[in-house]
Amino acid sequence: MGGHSCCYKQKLRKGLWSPEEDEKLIKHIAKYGHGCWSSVPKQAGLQRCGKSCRLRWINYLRPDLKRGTFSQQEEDLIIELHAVLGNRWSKIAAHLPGRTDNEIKNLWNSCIKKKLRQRGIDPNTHKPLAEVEGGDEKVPSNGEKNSSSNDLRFPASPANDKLAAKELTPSTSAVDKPLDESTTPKGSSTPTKELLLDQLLATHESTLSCRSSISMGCFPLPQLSRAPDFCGNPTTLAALPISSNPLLWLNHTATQYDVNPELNCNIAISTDAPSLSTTILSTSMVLPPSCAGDDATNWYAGNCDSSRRSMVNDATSMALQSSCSFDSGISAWSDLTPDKDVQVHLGEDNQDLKWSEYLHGAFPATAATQAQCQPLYLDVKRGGQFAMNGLSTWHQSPQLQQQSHASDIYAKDFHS
DNA sequence: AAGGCTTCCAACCGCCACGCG
DNA sequence: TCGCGTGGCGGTTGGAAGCCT
Repeated sequence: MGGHSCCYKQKLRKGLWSPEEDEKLIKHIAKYGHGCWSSVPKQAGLQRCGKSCRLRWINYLRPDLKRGTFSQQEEDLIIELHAVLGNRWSKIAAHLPGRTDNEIKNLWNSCIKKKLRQRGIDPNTHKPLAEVEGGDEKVPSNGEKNSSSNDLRFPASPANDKLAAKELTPSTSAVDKPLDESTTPKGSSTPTKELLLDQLLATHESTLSCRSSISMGCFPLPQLSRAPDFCGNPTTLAALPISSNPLLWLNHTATQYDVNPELNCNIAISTDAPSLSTTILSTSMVLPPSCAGDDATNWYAGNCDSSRRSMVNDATSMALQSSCSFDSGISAWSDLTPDKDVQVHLGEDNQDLKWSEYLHGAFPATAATQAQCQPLYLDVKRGGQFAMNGLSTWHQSPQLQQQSHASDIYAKDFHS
């Protein structure tokens, strides 16, 4: 793709991905991780270039994607981040857990821009349209990229162009780092990007989080699943690696919750987990009946919120699953919507649950549990500001708020 | 009902940065 | 230092779906 040698070597498929292709890619990554993307299509048996596979995974198949419509808080945050960062969508996306740069970019171009104009705000400069059109404000001729990069709060300068051109890695991004002195003259009252971002992120932190983003090793779900004695002993999942999927935060400075004393089962919910938009905060747990005392049971948590377009998911769920298999083989995340009835077998009991009952979040366990896996890398967001004082925080949807005690829910689901 | 128009978004393109030999 | 391979990013596009007349 795009001048990459791999694209010229053979006739490669283009265009939309078929479910079969998705399945192949998911299977492959579940088993081996992606490793070198250029080798993925060959190993996975796909007539695609590595770049296309990577894009498909990142933008669509990755299990930690939130999907669904953007909440108002998210939109507000995007607007504010755009005012500071400009069209650096990946940087903006780093502050919106579960959202991709492509998604945000599309939202901006199709929706937010329009809304801002309707409100009389120039989407490029974030200034009133009248002021911009008045001629005082020059709209840069070299396109939106520069116009937004050199946001009004950061006077256009070669240094800023340089900053825009060479953005920093997440850990040392402009978000986390003061601007170069040349961009913020001494004695100037112009706030730094860091300060602006801190302010706006602090504003949003009750509803959205991920103040910084770090890239760290994550593991294929099969490895996630290797939580020893999860059900059999009063241990926690502290050994599990953290995932960017908020529904996978079962470790990391974790707080333990005795979910079901009868099962002697503690669940550790990360207190480092970023807060979530309320659209995805309602969480329930489903544990298969065969969990108790089953040493061989492999556990993993997953999320699949693959709802498309108008579907707003108020009930993204955490599913802690034992080894299971799917009647229909591996389903693409996009197929695993709550209303689809994929049959799920739970271990040897062969108890069937409809997918909608099983809730979002199954990673294909047949492939997953067989795997000897290499780490795969996901962009893992760590929200240091997240404060979760109890499981009730996880139940912000109106429906689940009615269920007064989280433990009741868990207990119920455990027993079920 | 049908054709044209609009909207939305998944995927592609082109470019750049980086690592490695 | 250079060339190559690769990953990542932002801009753009094609087509499916929805809307309008």
